[in-house]
Amino acid sequence: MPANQEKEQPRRRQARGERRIAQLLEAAAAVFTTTGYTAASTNAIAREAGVSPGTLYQFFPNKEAIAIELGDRLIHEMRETYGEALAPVDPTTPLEEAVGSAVDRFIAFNCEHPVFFALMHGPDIPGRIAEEHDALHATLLSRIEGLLAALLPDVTPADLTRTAHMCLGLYKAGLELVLAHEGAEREAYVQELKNALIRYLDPLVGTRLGRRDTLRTAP
Amino acid sequence: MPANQEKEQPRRRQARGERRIAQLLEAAAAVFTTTGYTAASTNAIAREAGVSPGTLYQFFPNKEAIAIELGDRLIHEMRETYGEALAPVDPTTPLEEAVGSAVDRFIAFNCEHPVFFALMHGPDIPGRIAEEHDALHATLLSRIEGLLAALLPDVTPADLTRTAHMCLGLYKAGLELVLAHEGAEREAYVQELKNALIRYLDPLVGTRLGRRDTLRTAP
DNA sequence: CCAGAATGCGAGCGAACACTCGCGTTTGTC
DNA sequence: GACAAACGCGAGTGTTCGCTCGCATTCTGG
Repeated sequence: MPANQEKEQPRRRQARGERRIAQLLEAAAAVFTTTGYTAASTNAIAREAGVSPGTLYQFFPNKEAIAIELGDRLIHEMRETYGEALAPVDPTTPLEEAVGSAVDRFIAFNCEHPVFFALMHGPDIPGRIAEEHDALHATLLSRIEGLLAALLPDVTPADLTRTAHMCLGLYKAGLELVLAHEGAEREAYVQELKNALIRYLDPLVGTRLGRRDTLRTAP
Repeated sequence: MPANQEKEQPRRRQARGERRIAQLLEAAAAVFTTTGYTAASTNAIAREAGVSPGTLYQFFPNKEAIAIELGDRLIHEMRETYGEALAPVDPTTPLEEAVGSAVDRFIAFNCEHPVFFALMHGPDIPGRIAEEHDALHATLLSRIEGLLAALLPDVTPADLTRTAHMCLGLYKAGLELVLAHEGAEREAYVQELKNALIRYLDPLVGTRLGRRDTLRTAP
């Protein structure tokens, strides 16, 4: 016989419940963004949402589940909205354009969902979120690697992997600076991030036709 | 009359006490490195040092004081050993050399004291450490800015500040990757970090004599 | 309209943790 | 050797926080 029913049959939710869940996740996002995951107390999240602790636990079995659900939704939305940001690129596309559009998309997402950065880069995140982050990280790396492979045909795989890691790391550093500023200054940092990535990669694609001297203005 | 004695007259310590303090700080460094500041329990630190919680509190008034003392010693050693790493540079020095030696020094320090990274970049650090980190950060930024000012005479102050922030951010990103690898792969990441910084800065100093085409190998 | 399920509450439980206290041991000083 | 101070211990204290429980209220299907 079947040892057990579903591990958890999806509880029948009323519309009210769905609203509460959304409300709680929004509150959790706010609290996580300002205080980080571990420092955020479930009571604080419930208070932020204007409900009692008991109500919170009506919808989430524990604190980790809140972060997981939030992370799931964010990653889902990210994949859906920006999944193609790193799609294989026509090798004739200028490097500036490829880097610029990818950076713009990811920066836009992170600016719209600041909790994403807090959840993914906090040192105190629960195991499950870390797994998701690692999965996303790996996905991004392989995408970048594929993209670079098309641009840099004569580079060893190990160098390719390392370069991809560098690109992601440099992006992350730039993202932090971008999120720390606003308005015109933020835009300036976005541009600097693009510059850093382009200049880092440009010498590697130097053998391609028409790619010389893109960095220097003509004399 | 003097309102009070010294806020705290330095307690008379025996040699044994000094040894215990060093031992406790070493244990704290280990625990902070592996678990971060907030997740590290004072009992765990005491256990790691092989003493009782009461003994720990014989020498430190609270958990924060442990991190502060550790941070103080690290920053002191850093200033002493590597304070000149960013000293003003002869403008004729090749950019590669200036960047290379600065990166080498800071990387070496961080590899020798991995707890430094954990303490300074954790999101959960106590206020006092954050202040020290900010002070160090500001010092580094102004040093970098001064160094860049010598290399890039015709750049506005705002751009200079932004560029300095970018350099520090890029360094931090590279440091993380360097610390995440070992042996030959670590060395390769050090080189990539240098490349990224040099290539980022090189176009800005393009007008200087003899600084053209340092990035590309001759045809 | 009514039984049962879903929702909502908030006092309170248990564990973890920073920190203390009383007392015994070691060390420096005269 | 005696006295005081520094050292060392570990059970204990107060608090915070994740989470529960019993009960009241609101919704939904028949």
